[in-house]
Amino acid sequence: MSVTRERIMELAEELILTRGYNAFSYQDISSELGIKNAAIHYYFPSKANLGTSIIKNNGQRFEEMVQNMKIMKFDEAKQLESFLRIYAKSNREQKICVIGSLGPDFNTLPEASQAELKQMTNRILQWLSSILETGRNSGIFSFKGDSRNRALLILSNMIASLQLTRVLDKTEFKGIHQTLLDDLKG
Amino acid sequence: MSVTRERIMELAEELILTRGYNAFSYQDISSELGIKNAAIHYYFPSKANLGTSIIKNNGQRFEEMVQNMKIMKFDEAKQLESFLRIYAKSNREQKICVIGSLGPDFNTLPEASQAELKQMTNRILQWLSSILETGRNSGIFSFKGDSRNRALLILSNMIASLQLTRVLDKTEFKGIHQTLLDDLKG
DNA sequence: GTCTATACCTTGATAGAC
DNA sequence: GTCTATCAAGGTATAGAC
Repeated sequence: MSVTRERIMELAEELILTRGYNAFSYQDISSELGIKNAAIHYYFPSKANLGTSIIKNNGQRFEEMVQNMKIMKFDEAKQLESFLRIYAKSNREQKICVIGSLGPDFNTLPEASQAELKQMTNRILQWLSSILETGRNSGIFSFKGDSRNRALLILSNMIASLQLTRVLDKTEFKGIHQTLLDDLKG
Repeated sequence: MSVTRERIMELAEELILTRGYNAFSYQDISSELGIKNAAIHYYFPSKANLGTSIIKNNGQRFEEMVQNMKIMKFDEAKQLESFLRIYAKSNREQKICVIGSLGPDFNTLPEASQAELKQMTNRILQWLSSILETGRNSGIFSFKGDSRNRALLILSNMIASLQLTRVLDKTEFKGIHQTLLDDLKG
């Protein structure tokens, strides 16, 4: 995979997470790379293709993380912590997450991107539900209701707190994050 | 205030809540109204102005709701319920909320819109914190931690659950909503 | 006071040069 | 295989007609 291609993906992802899908253009990327906007079309024939590739890439990175945690034999608390750390990092970098950026724009996305985003979101929720369920059974977590709803609540909190700290103050994220963890202690 | 002006605001708000700020144009509105796009500029000289007006309008509707609940002497449980009902309605109409739509686009918004959105969000959080605090003191609610963080969690859940049900399924909203209320019962 | 004709710029994308 | 010249469509906004 060429270096140019990788840099395009990096930049495009950064633009999506800081300014949104409909606010960035091929020219934003090409001018940064010192090439013409049309050069991007060689690597990614359409914006739809570029967007979908970025979602796919994100999904893969999530799967890798899950695999790594399995190999390292992390318990459920540690797995959740690692997952939440992704969002803490995004917060420091003033980025929101892929779901939180593309979710609001969902109706304007090409079909392939919609499908990819749906799949990734479901995978994350499936994984999160499962560690919550297992963690509760082994006494690590304490919460009411079924684990799918709890996973939805936690994911919601992560998605929107990144968005809120953009409108409010970066430091508010920590309070949300901590309260959420305290709740799970029962 | 002219009828055309009101219809423009209605349509613009709907477009923002279904497609996002950077995905709608003056032409989307004008073609729906059967006039030329430039006619909108008579009522709203710039898109920045239109966007800011819509946020302002939303903030005013929130203040009116708060005032009404005061007059009706709603207790804290009823006030919270009314507030959450706004989001349930949005969910039925396949809309997200103003904060959830404009938050992700924050960095691309004109300064006046940013300021207005900040102010509105802070007002909502201030109000929500206060009814949570009062409600806990009078034994209606039960939760851990300080009320500001709890308000942030609840607002996060509402914002992101609307976005998530766009990616996932409309019915998932109800689970989130109910779990959140059950949690507050202690 | 209300709206149209029109300008000017940026967008995503194609065809073809090197 | 990699990139440039160029295009048609659509964006916001201004000047001025009714």
